Amino acid sequence: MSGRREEILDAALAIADERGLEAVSMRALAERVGVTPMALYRHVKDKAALLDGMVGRLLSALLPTDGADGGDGVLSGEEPTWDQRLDALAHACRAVTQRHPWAAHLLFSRPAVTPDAVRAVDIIYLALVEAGVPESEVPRLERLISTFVIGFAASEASGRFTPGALDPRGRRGQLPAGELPGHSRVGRWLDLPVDLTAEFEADLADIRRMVVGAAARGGE
Amino acid sequence: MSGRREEILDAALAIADERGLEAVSMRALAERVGVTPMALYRHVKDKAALLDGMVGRLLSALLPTDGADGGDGVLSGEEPTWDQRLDALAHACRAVTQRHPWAAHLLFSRPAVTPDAVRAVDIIYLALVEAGVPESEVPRLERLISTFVIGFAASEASGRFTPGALDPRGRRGQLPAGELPGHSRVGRWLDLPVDLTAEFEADLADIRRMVVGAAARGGE
DNA sequence: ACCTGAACACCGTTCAAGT
DNA sequence: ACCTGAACACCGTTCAAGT
Repeated sequence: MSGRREEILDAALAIADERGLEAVSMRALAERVGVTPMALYRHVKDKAALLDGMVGRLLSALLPTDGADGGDGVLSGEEPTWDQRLDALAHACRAVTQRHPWAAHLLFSRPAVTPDAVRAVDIIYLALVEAGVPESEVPRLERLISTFVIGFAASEASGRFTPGALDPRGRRGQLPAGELPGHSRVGRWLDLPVDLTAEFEADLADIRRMVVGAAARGGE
Repeated sequence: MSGRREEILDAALAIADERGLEAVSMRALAERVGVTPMALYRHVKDKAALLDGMVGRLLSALLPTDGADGGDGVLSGEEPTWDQRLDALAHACRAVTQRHPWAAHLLFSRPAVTPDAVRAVDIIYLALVEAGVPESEVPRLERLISTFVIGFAASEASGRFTPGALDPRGRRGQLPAGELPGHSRVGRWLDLPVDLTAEFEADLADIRRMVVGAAARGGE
């Protein structure tokens, strides 16, 4: 209802995609929608509410569509297992922040209280219960997993994982090797380009093992 | 050298601590320092560079001070083990963002290329090597661990972990229970207040187990 | 070297007024 | 209901000028 609001939010998304989040001003948005800046306040309480609305719109794209494949290509001939559903959600999250890098930060700052965000949490709860995690541990593990997944997405989107993009020799150029024994030990592995898709997969595998471990330990 | 720059950065930290990050403007900072806004540009290239300088200043507080206890109270009678050093760094990171909630976000956005940031990464590298993690896996696990720790800190600082602060019934009030089978299953555990200190400890224990597992699996 | 004053091109938001 | 115009109190930054 009131498609006007969605129209405004989508215009804001478009500006952010094209020119970055800081280009999203009430004035620029108003111009794009073809209206005076003040008219926006009919449909959006605040600039903060505008940002909330923008992430809300993205989150709805993150959820598995009803009766479809869960978001990562596992067709629904058979029911996906708990780890497939977890993976699907994680990949959907990363896909969103790859398409909209500016959004990664907002996922951390804006509390996840929209209905779609709650639904995403619910999917993780169910997956963990099905994995055999004791119910008392489920909320903690949900927070751990979502924190890591959103953190990975935000790190990738902000370039935190690839500081070498600016300077090929990367980080350790600035300090004498003697002060960095860890870097010396790891040595050549630091010079390889990082395949973040493979790394994300390996991370999710580690998290899967962690969930299985928590289930195996049971109550204690 | 040029203590003037540090003086300016510290004034910026003070403003952020007192009135939030968005109160840190070149004009407000100039006034606090007792100078015209333009004078700041002698000591700081940009507003972006100012923010970088602010996190840089915080990061130096995060590192174990030379010859001291590693940051979390383990006295240096005996050398701390790898997991104690990891824990110390994690707790130091959380302590920083608890003292300076506005900083959590910057830790994600500003690439960690300052000497102090590199030193922190080096500590993690060394700890992982000592834990027996294969060297090819060390950089990935460092990124996984730092992503989680910074993510936890940022989530806590931004209130992502406590949406119930606004509405005691929290998140699921908005949706019919039938649509949230996961929440129903977990049930009463959702109504308890969250002890984030205990949760952080439990999370670090899980991460420790993950590191041990990676070491045990070895090359493959 | 270090600082200033004036100016430019922006912001979010309030408020009274229009239809 | 929905939109407008003018205004307020801000921004970051450039540029020429001062000492």
